[in-house]
Amino acid sequence: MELDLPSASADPAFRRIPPHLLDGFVAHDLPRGCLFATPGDLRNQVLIIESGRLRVYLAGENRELSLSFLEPGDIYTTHTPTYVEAVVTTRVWLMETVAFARKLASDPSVTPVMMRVLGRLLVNAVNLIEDLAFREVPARLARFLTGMAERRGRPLDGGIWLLPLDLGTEDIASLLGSTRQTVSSLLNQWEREGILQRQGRRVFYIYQLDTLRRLGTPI
Amino acid sequence: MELDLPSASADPAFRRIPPHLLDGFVAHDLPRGCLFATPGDLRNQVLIIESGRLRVYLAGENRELSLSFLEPGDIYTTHTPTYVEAVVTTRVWLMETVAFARKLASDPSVTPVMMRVLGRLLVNAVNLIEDLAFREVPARLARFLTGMAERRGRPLDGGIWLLPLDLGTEDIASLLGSTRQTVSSLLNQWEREGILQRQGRRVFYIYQLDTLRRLGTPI
DNA sequence: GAAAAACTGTCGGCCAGCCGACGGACCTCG
DNA sequence: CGAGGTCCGTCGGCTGGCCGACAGTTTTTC
Repeated sequence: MELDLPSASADPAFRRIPPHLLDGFVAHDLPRGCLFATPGDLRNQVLIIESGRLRVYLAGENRELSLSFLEPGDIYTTHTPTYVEAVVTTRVWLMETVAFARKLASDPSVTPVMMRVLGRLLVNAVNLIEDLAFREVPARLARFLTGMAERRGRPLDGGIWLLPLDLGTEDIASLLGSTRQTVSSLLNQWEREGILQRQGRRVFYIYQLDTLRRLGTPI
Repeated sequence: MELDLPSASADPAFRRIPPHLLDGFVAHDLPRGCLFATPGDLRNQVLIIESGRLRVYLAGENRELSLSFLEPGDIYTTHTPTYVEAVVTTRVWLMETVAFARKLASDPSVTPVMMRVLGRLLVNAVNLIEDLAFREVPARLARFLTGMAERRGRPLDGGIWLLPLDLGTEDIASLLGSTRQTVSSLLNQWEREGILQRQGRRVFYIYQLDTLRRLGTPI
């Protein structure tokens, strides 16, 4: 087995991974559309994304629910009953969980990293449960947009936020547990109301972040 | 600080906890109804239940969603945004997560235990997400009952299953993300149809486990 | 043992939003 | 640059189930 090395031009988020953490991992290139994991898989693996994007999702009969999009620097473990698909060509570093358990035993510095990874996955899962159980789709969408604005957005003059978001309407609907018709309808209504504006599929301008916050927090 | 010891008559599931795992934990007795944790809590703790029962739940405006009922032997960590309430008088063993992190660093044998705990919580959370997103209440209830029958039930003669279940209708509804009216209506319909029978609030007799399995798996 | 509290069963109005369908717009590929 | 593929916008029928209300039953407390 040939041991690959991270390329020097790797994504900064991936380069922040402590080098010793990658010891024992093996690089794999996944073509776009590749279904990397399914719920019935018996092999559990730990994976770290170097480049590209993976979508983790659950499948219903007529639609899918995306739990997350994994990006460079993200760590994930596939023991949950989910599908994992490469949205674009993606390079990941993999280790079977059995081998990873040995790594944990021999290198205690890895433990806090993994506890944080699992903890974050758990918090995200609980937040999604809360959304699905208690919030209607408009509130979910508003919360999603305000959360992304706070994480990825850039404030411009006059209280306007620029939000680069490489997600289509169907992607957003999938993350919220809704349908593209419902999300499309809401986005267009909010555009007509002057709350936001869509520019192509990659950029939102948010004119009324406060209004979105209010929409995300029903009284 | 007085160090308590587990009583000799403790629940077998609790007594299966490795003794060294309890090192550093402190016993607390929580009265019935005690709200032990809320989403805003800044203190994150690891807890192990010796006796009693805790309910972990999310709160909406008009109802609650119970994520789980914790019982003797269960380990939980409160860093997710949930409420934790003592359903009956409950004795738990507690440690702050900061101290627990030091324990993990100094005693690597604890790591696999905690990885399994977090992993199980994650799998349960993902299963609930799948239910909420894709399954209607009858399917959720059927899956709940068949799952509990397989875990806690006892087969009797003639294909009948005895399922001791110390949960009221409202408890079951809360676990499924539904309302007591909906669950009550379904249980009574299934009783009229001869699929099951409720005996008091603590015991189900399941006459048609196959039918329940089918109801839990929509085509 | 009675009163109070808690839980359950039932009913029906109401509505959020899913989903199939269709046409248009945009993007990709050859 | 055109064809094909993919995505988006809109529409409206339909339905699952929430929830307020009320009465009855069971359990708990004193």
